Parts: sequence; structure tokens; C-alpha cells
Amino acid sequence: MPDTGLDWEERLKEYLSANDLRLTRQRRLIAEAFFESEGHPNIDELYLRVRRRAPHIGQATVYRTLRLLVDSGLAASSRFGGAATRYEASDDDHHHDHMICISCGLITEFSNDAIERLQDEVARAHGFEMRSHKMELYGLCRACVERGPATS
Amino acid sequence: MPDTGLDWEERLKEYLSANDLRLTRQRRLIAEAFFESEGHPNIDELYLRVRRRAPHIGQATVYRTLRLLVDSGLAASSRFGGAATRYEASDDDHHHDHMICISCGLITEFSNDAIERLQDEVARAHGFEMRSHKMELYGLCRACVERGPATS
DNA sequence: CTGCATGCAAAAAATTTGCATGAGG
DNA sequence: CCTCATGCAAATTTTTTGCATGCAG
Repeated sequence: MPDTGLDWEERLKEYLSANDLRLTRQRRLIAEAFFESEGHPNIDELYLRVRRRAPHIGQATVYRTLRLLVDSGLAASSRFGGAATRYEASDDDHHHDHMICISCGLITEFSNDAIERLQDEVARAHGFEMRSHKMELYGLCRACVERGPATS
Repeated sequence: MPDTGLDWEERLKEYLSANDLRLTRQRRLIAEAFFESEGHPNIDELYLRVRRRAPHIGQATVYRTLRLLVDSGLAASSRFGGAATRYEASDDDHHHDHMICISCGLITEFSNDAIERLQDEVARAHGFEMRSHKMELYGLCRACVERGPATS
């Protein structure tokens, strides 16, 4: 795996040309901001980040571009709790799920092949053709547990 | 199990009095409509249903009451895909998850103890104190698979 | 050049909140 | 009676859309 994690640009170009779409300055900037981001940014965070470099960009363009990234398979979206949609780069070969701390908001990723297999099995048993899935564990992260039943 | 599934009223009363809240006509009506409902109603559906019996009721009251039901543990909420929040009666002794058909919207429930156990295990391994979890499989239900790759 | 993309603002959709009035306990 | 609850409408929040103009190919 010689990859440094920077081939999203290639993949994006492929998707765009395959669909008669254009690689614009703002699409590149937004994608850049997205793939540079740690964690699970939401539209607001990406918008602010992109704006620093391109003050003229519109929020709608960020929404439109993130939808495009999701459609192309380069990004995945999730909504944790009731908050705004968050995005992350999708890793085709290794799906992962999330643990969300209900106290501090920390989002931790994990993956478990045994669970994945069981999910496939359950789906198959129902004649269901699974395309994707999503699993979220809510609770207290280690730090918040140790900090004890904090006064809210 | 002699229960006919009608003790929600008791449980609701308990929760209310324990929290200095009142059992109003509209709270009873909304809870009734909710527990009568099949499947996974959203606010709009509940609002329309309650309105038939109490034309004067406000949508905000439905929102407020459903939040109350969730807080009391009598109901659980989920957001499937990007749609409006849906609610269901919570079954304390048997958690279940959902399969959502991306073609026809059918929501099927399932539960799998092995998965639940693995979830606990994963959480524990991360020092995470799990309080609740949520798992959704997206894909095509049996009927939609059989119907074949419909022309959208 | 030609059509897709952008920016801006307005529109939608979902949910929450403020406030005067109503009604449980 | 006294407070909490309700109805209504306005406010919020998140996301989408319409349209004139811009720019990639």
C-alpha cells in the first residue's frame, strides 16, 4: 500500500468525468478541506474552513458538493443524535461503526467483522438485499466514566 | 404474560406524578393515538390521527408529548435515512433493530442476541459504558428484490 | 460557445419557543 | 388557586431550490 491517502483527487475526477460534471475550483477546495479534516465535520465546519481560503464561496455549494462526494462514494454521512449531518471519508475496504459519548460528544470508530457477518446473515434470512448499514453505540466514553458522575 | 399491552397508562401516570407533571386530556389522547398506531409513526401522522378526535390540538403539543414519552422511556425515536423522526413503543425486555427498504420504505424489525452480545463486548473493550444503541440495515426488501430492478 | 456550477437569497421542512390563556390537582 | 400545559404563531435550525451570472471543457 504505497498510497499516502491522496488519491481522492483521481477518484473524484473519474467520477466527475464519468457523469459529465465539472471539476471546479470550489469543488476542489471543498473536497480538499474535507479530506484534510480530522474526525467527522459537519457542513458548518467545512464551510468555515473553506471560507478562509475562498471567502466568496456559498454554503449551498458546500451542501451540493458534499452530496456529490457521498454520491460518488468518496464520503459517507451520518446523523448522530439529533444534530446536523456529519461527514467522513469512506474507506471502501473497511467499514466501521461509531460509538458516541452522550456526555462529551466524542466519536470513536470501531469495526467488528463478526458483527458484520451476523448482519449479512440476518439480512439474508429475511430475503433482504443489504446495501449499507449503520450502527451506533451511545453511552459514556472511558474518560467520562472515569471522571465519574460529573455534575452535569 | 397476562398483559394485553394496555398498561402504558399506568406507567405514564407514574412518570408524570413522579415528576410533578399533569395528565391532561391531550396527553392521554396523544399517547393513545401513539400506542394504537402500527409501525413507526412520525409526528405528522400522529398529529393527523389525534386531530380527528380532538380538532383543536396543536402540533407543538404532539412534539412536546412525544418528547415526554421518550423521556419517560415509553417510546423510542429513530431517524431513518434523512426523513422526519419516527417513534415506536419501547419494549424494555427486548431491544430490536431495523431494516429499511431503500426502494419502498418498508421498515422491518429484527433482533439478534449474538449481535447484542458482541456490541457489549466491543463497548467494554473500549472502556465505553453503553447506554443504548441503534443499528439500521439499508437495502432492498424481499418484495422489491423479487420485483426486480424496477424502472425506478 | 454551451451547459453545468455558483452565489445569493428566498423557500422548505422539521422542530422549538414565547406568551397569554386554560385547566389539572 | 396556583402552577403547569396548551394553542397559536413566530422563531430556529438545517437543508434545498430558483435564477441570473460565471466559468470549465
